[in-house]
Amino acid sequence: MSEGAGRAKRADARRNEKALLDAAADVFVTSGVDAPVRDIAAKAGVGMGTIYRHFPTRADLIVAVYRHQVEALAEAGPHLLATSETPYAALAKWIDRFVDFLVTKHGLAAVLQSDDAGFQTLHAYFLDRLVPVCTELVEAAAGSGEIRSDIGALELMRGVGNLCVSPDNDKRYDPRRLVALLIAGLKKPGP
Amino acid sequence: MSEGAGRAKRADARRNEKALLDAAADVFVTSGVDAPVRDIAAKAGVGMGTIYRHFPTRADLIVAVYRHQVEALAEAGPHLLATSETPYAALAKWIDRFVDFLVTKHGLAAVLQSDDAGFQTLHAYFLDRLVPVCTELVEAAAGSGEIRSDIGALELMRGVGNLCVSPDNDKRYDPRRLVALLIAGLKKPGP
DNA sequence: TTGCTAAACGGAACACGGTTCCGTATCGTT
DNA sequence: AACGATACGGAACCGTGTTCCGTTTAGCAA
Repeated sequence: MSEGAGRAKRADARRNEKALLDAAADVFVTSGVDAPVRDIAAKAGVGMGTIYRHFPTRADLIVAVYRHQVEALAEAGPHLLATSETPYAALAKWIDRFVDFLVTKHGLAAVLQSDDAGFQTLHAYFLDRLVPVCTELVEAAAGSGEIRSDIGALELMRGVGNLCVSPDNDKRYDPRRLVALLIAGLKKPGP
Repeated sequence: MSEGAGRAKRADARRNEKALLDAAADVFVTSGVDAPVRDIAAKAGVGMGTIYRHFPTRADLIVAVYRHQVEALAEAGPHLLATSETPYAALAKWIDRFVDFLVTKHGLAAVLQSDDAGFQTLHAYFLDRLVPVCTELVEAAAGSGEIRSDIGALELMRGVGNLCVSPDNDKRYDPRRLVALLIAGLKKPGP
């Protein structure tokens, strides 16, 4: 539903979009996802107008940069479910990968939880793509009786996302450990 | 170590400080703790210079506004420990109050996790005051064998704080439920 | 009361980052 | 070669935080 739709793009436009994507990816790792727009434009060697034309909001840019990885994460869900001991194990592993993704992206988790109007796109994409996957895992685990069934995938992912927001490399705060606690808390109260 | 220290303050200075505190408390509830500095100054009927003289950083202002409530929370710890069934129950109740405090303060949780330089004061105060209390509760619960002992009070509080960051009134995200999960996950793996 | 000085005040000016707008340059086609 | 559509660049604008300094005022002493 996207390729052959409108008019063909001009060559320079395509080139600039690529340049911006590369520059953004670069800047994101060094300065975080909330780096100044000017920096990205500068690194890509384009003007301010150009960046806004290609990516009207910062969220669009972020989505574009991380689309591949989100896609991979989404696809990992069913696979994990098929190859793991139990649905709960699959869920745990998937969440683990989710955490990996978030903690390696300086500031992504923080922006993911922002309710700022401009980030609707970001929420929409990340959640639309991942929540169904997570839902499948959660329901499977609930169905097998391993976990309580009063918690939604969205809520769970938001919680995990929140736990992943951490000041840069603070040794005393390990998101993984807390997420592990949360996931452990998911289990049905033992008999 | 603060009362009789320096020179006495002028009457107008005291008055303005009070006015600022009141104005800030007001503005915080309606516009959140990250409301524009100008708004607060305006509401208090003072100039920009005045607000910065009394509260060099936003954190100072926040701390001043919520000092009472933080104090109350700190004092609640020992009391809960003394009056609850078990240390774990005390811990759970205390965390509950902590959550209450955070969720009713529009944006406080978010700012509490910021690693921005200017918020060092805020971290310092909140954590210095509450971590020891929480530590007492955690250690008591660990000592009674109810919870695992590989998690620190700081980490726990940060996790809870993070979970309390939520977009305004989103029905689908309930910090309390997730915190409950986290606290449940704290319990020793059942036999 | 009056005069003096340190303390405190107010708000204009500056810094910075996001966003918009429009004159100009470029692409692709005829 | 010429022309229209498309895309570009970057100056200008806006909202916020922050600083600075000329002016005002409280408190005290003569």
